[in-house]
Amino acid sequence: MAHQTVGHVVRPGLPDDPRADVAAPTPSCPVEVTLAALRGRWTTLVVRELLRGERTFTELAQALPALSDKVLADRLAQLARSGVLVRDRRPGFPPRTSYRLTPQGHRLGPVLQALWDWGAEG
Amino acid sequence: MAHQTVGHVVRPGLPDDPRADVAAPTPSCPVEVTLAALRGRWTTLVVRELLRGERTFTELAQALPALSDKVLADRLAQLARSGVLVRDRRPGFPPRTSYRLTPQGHRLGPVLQALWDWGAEG
DNA sequence: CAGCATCCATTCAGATACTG
DNA sequence: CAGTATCTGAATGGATGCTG
Repeated sequence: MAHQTVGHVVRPGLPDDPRADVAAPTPSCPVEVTLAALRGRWTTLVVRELLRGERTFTELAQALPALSDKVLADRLAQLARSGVLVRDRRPGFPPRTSYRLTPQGHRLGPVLQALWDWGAEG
Repeated sequence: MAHQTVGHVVRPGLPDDPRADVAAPTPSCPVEVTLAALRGRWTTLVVRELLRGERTFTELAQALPALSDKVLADRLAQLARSGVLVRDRRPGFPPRTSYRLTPQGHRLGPVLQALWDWGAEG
């Protein structure tokens, strides 16, 4: 009977954290934080490209030819806001902006792997 | 130099599978499969409730009071289609339907844990 | 009890055109 | 090159009312 916090019922497979009990999809829930970072079409594919290394806007557009400029810009801004990647604007002309994952962004690797594993087996 | 398949470049953190190279968000990508199963507001919270055990429609509605009947029914249908849970309609009156996770549904535990972990640390 | 049908507001993706 | 602005259509979420 050790390992069981007094006054708690067992919650199989879930962290012993008050945020595991939220009754609504609040932004403070860690699961929501991650899903918000990955939300939207194309997002995981952009992250996948950057897991392979630094990329410019054009390189990302070439790797994902069916992705429009607008949505790519949207996704990059979203991922930057989430702390997943950083912009690196190079001065001069023509302008070059490259994108690379932050340490936090690299830690999405295991998350994508978990998503992959479930979908690959089922 | 062992461990490296001939003719492949290294893809850090990504499976050595052709589906890891898709150029668009196709339904055949395992990551998309999982994200499709978890898509939509409230979905992960419904799964969380069922990770704790079998629940009826009403019990789920009580655990998530801000979730409308329509969306709850939508989510349950979506999760059933994805093979995450099974409906158990009890005959007689009043009707009772309970929901429980399939083995596959239980395997979402580690996926939610990975999402949690990233969002909790960052 | 466990839902489905209908309607409405909001969000989202994509297309097109334009710019520092 | 690397975006922004604007518009349109599709998908989504939520409210309300009805039914086997």
